[in-house]
Amino acid sequence: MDDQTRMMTGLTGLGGLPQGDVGDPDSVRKQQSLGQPQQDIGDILQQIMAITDESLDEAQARKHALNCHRMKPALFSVLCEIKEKTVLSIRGVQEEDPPDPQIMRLDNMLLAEGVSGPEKGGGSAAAAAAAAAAGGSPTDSSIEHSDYRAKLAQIRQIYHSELEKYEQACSEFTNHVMNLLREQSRTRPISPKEIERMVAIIHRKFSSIQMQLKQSTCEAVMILRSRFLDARRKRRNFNKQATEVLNEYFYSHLSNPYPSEEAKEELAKKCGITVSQVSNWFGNKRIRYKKNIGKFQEEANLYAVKTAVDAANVSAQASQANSPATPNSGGYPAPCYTPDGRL
DNA sequence: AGCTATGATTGAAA
DNA sequence: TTTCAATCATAGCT
Repeated sequence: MDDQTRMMTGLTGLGGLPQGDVGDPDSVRKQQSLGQPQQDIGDILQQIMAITDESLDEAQARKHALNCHRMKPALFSVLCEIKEKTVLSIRGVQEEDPPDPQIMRLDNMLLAEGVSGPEKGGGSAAAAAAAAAAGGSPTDSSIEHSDYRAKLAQIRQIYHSELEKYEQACSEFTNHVMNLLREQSRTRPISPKEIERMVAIIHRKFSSIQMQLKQSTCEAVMILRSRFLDARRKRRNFNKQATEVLNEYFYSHLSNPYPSEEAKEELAKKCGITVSQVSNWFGNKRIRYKKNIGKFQEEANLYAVKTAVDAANVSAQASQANSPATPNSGGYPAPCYTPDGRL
């Protein structure tokens, strides 16, 4: 800088124009007519270089004077061009970064969990689905359901308010920087492209903050979800009446203990449990029965007698001869039992 | 505390 | 998708 200054001073042989002259068209015209464009540019450059050595007031005045100089636009655009070709071409490499896959993942998850996206719909749908999968007695699941939904709504609210804050801060900061750069672009070579680039840099910085927000929101949802899933583990045994209904169906359909979808729905309704719980129960029952028929024989006999008695009652009431209640043909082996219900 | 019963989950198979 | 088989984790009993 010192060398440059000295060099330019040497070239022009001038220490700078009097302030009043710089912006004065007349003096410029005078100089122009003298045929000293080289010296003119040298002057300006020299003044720019020397500006930092001046007092604040002087520098301000000089700045203003230079801004009004007729050579300014031309010089400015040349400097912009030079800058564009040197500094910016290096940075140009990381231009146009593709949407962060991490952010996309987080976005998708937040959307799926109903944190982002449509206001109530997604959230309650997700919670409902989770609750449906959870099962449990209707009261339990609805309690957990509303609990889950409330917590999720809380997370959603925090997330949105934080996101709003973030967006506000981002746009405020961007505006601030843009204004600053625009302001500065009057005195130093800043091209609109460079401003754009700066905005992109700011947005990238802010997007990392956004990612943190999204990440911690995801974590919160995951924790909530795992707690919710843990709660599902805290099972309750089905009540006696429900177990009875299920066992009755099972043992009276021992030859083919695979209730149809409709039958499952009906059983679910009767027992006050979900269809998937009915499916679970039958899945467990089939496998456990098959594994140890002996253990279940007593139970089987009990229900066989029970259904036989029921059937008898029904047929007596209808005064009609109905088909036997236990169609044990194929499927799972039926227990052997005597009419008195013993082996 | 230890044991069994039982509802739920998971991964493979059909 | 449904079912099977193994397994988990808790309930509930002794």
